[in-house]
Amino acid sequence: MIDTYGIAELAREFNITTRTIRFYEDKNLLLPERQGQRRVYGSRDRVRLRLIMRGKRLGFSLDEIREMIDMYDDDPSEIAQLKLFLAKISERKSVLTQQQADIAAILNELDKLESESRKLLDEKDVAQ
Amino acid sequence: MIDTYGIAELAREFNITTRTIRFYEDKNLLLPERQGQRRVYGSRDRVRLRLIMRGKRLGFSLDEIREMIDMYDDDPSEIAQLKLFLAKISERKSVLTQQQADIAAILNELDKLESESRKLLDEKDVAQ
DNA sequence: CTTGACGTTTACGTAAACGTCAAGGTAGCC
DNA sequence: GGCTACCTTGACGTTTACGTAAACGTCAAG
Repeated sequence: MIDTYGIAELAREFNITTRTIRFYEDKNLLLPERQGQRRVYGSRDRVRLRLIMRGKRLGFSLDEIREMIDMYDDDPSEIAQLKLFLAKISERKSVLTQQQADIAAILNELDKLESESRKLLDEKDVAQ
Repeated sequence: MIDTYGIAELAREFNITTRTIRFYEDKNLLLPERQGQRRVYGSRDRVRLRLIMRGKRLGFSLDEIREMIDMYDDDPSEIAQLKLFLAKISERKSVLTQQQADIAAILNELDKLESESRKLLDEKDVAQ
C-alpha cells in the first residue's frame, strides 16, 4: 500500500495550485521524493499537506505551521508537540480576542458616523 | 491668521514620522506649499492629515481615504462626499461583520482543539 | 569654525503568500 | 515525427504602508 501522488493530483485534491505546493517545499514544509526530476509525494506528504491547510484555516503563519509539523516529526510521543500546539493556540486566541474587541469598537464608531452622515445628508437634501 | 507648520511640527502633533508625511504627499494625500525646498503646511493640510488619521483608525486604505478627501475638495456642498462616505462605511461594515463571524468560528475551533489537546496531554502525562 | 538640528531627494528593503511568466524537459500515443 | 499533457527551475511581480540609508543643503547658536 505505497500510495504516491503527482503534484497536480495533490493540487486538485486540496484545491491549491502546483505553484503553491512547490512554494511549500521551498519553505521546507514538504519534502517529496524524486523520480528523476519529477516530484513524487507519499501519504506522509499528504498528511502534512492536510495539516498545513488546517493550520492556515486557523490563521497560523506558514512558519508557525512548519514549527508545529517539524515538532511532530521529531517527537513521536507527541508530548512536546502538544505543548507547543497549546501554546500557539493560546497566543492565537488572545490575538483574535483582541481583534474582536477592535472590530467591535470600530463598528461602533462606524455606526455613529453613519447615522450622523445620514442626518446631515437628509438636511441637505431637504434644503435643496 | 495664516498658520503654517513645518513637517516635524506636524509629525510631532500627529505622532507620526516625517517619512510618513512625505509618503502621504507621494500618494497625493497632501499637497503642501514650498518655501524654496522646504515644505510648508497650512491649516488645510492639517485638516486633511486629521482626516487621514481618522480614516486609518477606521481601517480604510490610503486609496480609499484619498478618494473621500478628494471628493470633499471637489464638492463644497459635501453631498456627494457624504454619499461616498456612507457607501464606504457600509462596505467596511460588511467586511468587518464577516470578519467577526470568521473569528468567532475560528475561536470555536481553537477551543475544541485546545480541550482535545489538553485531554491527550493529560493521558500521556499520566501514562509516563 | 564647529556642532546640531532639521531639512531635502533618490532609491532600495520589508513582510506574506503566492501569481505569473519564460523557456524548456519528458513521456505516452498515434 | 509530432501532438498533447504534464512537469521542471528560476526569477520577477503583487499588495500596503512605510523604514532606512546615502549623501548633501541650511541655518542658528556658541
